Amino acid sequence: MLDKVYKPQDYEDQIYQKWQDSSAFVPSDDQSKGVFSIPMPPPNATGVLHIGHCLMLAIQDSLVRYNRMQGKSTLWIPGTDHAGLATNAVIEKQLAEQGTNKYELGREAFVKRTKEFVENSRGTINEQIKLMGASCDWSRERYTFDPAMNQIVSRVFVKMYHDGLIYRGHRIVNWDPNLMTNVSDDEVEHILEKANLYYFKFGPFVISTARPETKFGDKYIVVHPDDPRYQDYQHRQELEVEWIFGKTKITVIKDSAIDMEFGTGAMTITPWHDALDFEIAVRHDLDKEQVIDFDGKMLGIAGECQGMTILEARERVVEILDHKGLLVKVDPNYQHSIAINSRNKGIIEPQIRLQWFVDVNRKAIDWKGQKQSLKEVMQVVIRDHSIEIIPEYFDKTYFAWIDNLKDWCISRQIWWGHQIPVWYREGQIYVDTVPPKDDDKGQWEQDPDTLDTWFSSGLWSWSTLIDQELGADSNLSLDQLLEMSSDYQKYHPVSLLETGYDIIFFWVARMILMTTYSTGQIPFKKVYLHGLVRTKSGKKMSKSDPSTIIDPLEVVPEYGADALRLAMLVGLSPGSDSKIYLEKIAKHRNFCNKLWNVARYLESLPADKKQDASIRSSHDYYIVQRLNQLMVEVNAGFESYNLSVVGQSLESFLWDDFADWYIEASKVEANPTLARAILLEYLKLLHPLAPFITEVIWLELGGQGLLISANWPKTWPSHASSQVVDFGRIRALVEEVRSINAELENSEVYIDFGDSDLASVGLLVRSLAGVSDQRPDQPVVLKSVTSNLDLLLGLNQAKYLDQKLKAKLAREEKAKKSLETRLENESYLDKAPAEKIVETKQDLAKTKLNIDRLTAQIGQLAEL
RNA sequence: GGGUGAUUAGCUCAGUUGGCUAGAGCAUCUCGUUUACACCGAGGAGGUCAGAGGUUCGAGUCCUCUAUCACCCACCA
Repeated sequence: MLDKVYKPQDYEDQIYQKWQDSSAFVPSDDQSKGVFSIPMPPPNATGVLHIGHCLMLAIQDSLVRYNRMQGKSTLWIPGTDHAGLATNAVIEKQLAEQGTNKYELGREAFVKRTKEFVENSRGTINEQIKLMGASCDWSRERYTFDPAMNQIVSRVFVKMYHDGLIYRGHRIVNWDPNLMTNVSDDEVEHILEKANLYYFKFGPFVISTARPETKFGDKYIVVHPDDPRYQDYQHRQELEVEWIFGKTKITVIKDSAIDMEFGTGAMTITPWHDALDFEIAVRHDLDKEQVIDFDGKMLGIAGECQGMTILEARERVVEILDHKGLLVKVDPNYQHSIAINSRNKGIIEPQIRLQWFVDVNRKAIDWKGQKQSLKEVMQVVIRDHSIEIIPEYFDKTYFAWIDNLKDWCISRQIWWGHQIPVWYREGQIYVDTVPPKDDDKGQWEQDPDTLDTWFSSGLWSWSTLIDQELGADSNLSLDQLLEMSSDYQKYHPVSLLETGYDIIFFWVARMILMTTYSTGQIPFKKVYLHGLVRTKSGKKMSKSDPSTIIDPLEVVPEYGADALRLAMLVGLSPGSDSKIYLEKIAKHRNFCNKLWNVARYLESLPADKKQDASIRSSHDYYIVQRLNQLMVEVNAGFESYNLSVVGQSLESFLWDDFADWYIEASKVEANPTLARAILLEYLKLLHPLAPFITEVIWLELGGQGLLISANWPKTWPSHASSQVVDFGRIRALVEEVRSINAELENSEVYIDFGDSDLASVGLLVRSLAGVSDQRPDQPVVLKSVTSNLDLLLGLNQAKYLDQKLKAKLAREEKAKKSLETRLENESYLDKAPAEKIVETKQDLAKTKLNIDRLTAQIGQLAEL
């Protein structure tokens, strides 16, 4: 016997265990009904479950369960990411707290320590993923730092290198002096800040800058070639000017990258520390000098400022120049965008460094018989709909990003990651998945840099499908690996990638890039993008404001994973942000409890003597029809990835149709066998969204096997019978009478069925409507608006109405007028489809009938 | 500076290919605890669908512009 209130924490763990024990998460070998495969976006190995994960898990698990119940061979691979930058930062912070640093520790010890740290906390997130009910195949769990993954990453690097797609060069990069590494353009955020804009005299010019501290080595003045103010100066003309440390020889450079409108239209450049300056310097083959060291301190070029921080040096330079009378003015209200590392919010200091890059423009990929660049392949697979993005409007964002895409800097100066498989010896370079064999004397030195996390993540759709033992074998080529891995053969390209729109560039685009290149296949057929989860007021949940955070680890035990899942899914639309808050979760918890009690009630019913699930009554027929309709809606919702519609339809069926009407009607005329059968069928439909409670009830009511492995239901045969009264009529009459009763004090409407066919369901109507079976002595007679029969009220209750009926009448009159206008319109009769016109006429007739009855009612009452 | 999305009841949202007399839940108001459920049931009130034009027999839905909000992208010193 079930408890009165559903207590999720009593069931969820054991249900999850049952699923796992039954191997339900492992894909079936039978592929006759198709294949569905999806990789889980790997959370950080050291992470903790947050609400964003829950959204992702709710969506993916629902789709996975739906497809599995369809009979498809369904594979959902879980995994975790080594999260290079993030983990690296955690360990460095730990070291700092212990008064040491990674250099003292040494690379080997640092990596070992990090590995141990990750091992210790890796299990946590997996256990938390299980709390949400994720039905992923744990036997295939992957980690981006598995030995096989390491080998695969190296293989791809080597292949790209030999295809000329990876090169090494001095470029200006986004250097983070705090983490002592560079980061990619996509990892940089720009924030607006108010800063001083200084104007300095520079010989005959006036320059403006927000960064005086970079100006020590300035020896070029750049103006626009068309600028009339500077037409007297020639390109490459040399001058001598007074500057920070005395007389300096400078060269005039004319370049059209200069904005004549800005400031004085003249600027000095610092190619080592600014991307635009770097470009100009490259164009004109100018000298580039480093001013700021990689740790953010000033270098020797800064003279007396050497060793100062940027801010100290800035102040000092302004002082010096002011003292010399070269400071013209200061604009304190300058809006200036500064670059910060999106991960740790540290300020980015552009630097020139020797780095590894992926060339996105070199036509080196064979794609459908043509030599294409990575950029072109990335475009073509979306344009020819090989890959479909949901929602579609993200196509535009994607294309815009590719149009502006520059070579991808893939080397990082952190130690926790996939080390670049390149070795150097006396000017020689060796690129392979394994170290050089002739390194007996240890002369070869491996490149110290590691790869951008997204380089390995970009392989995720297929690297997860590679046989782990084969993958770790460095003797096999990439092609052999793919051929010999049966999961890859069966499940790639994966059916779907489900992830957040915030990583469309980082991950989705990089996966397309890396996978098309390395396998010759698209990585996935569809991409479903979800949005951010926000607070009720629409703000981002932030760690700095804990009150705004919904913590799944607190919510799940109290409200249940199902309630949280439903709350996340209902109201969700692809590509849009969604809001989550406790009231919403509680609403769906209430729904779960409703379902629970429906089940409890059906369980308590005495067994049906007839023991068959045949359709007998009006409500039987009605509920079967509604169930069939529900199946159509649910299927359509799943197929169009509209899980919100699925959830809404399912909840309203159970609450409105099944509980409020069908079960209430069954209290008059029961059909327990049918009721149970309907509920079992319903549980299947709801299972993908709310797996736990449906499984619990399924087992309690004696469903066959485990619900997770049940077959998806098909519509029932339901023959319309002329014998039964249409339940819609019953419902309308009941609602009318209830409404009258509610309006009157102590009202008890008596229904005179006369010779109406509704007499056959009189008991049902009276019971549902809660009316009297006592005919009043001196009744006031009201014609029912919804049926052709009399409603009798006691005389003392006849003060009823009139407002009520008159309001109703007004509404009907309005409708009548609108319908009539439409039918009088010749253009309408001319152009509207015939069935629409018939419909309008029927509506008008019905409206007129209602008006007649209402008028009669009002008349009858007026007489009293 | 360029781009994308949003704007429907106090709140959160539905509203398919134009057919609407615009729906649901929460909150609110009235009534109700006879053994599935108060995490409940019944009934009611609440909206000129952001604004202005246009297309159409007909616009919440399609088009144009405007306003507000959100987000993304960009090398203005």
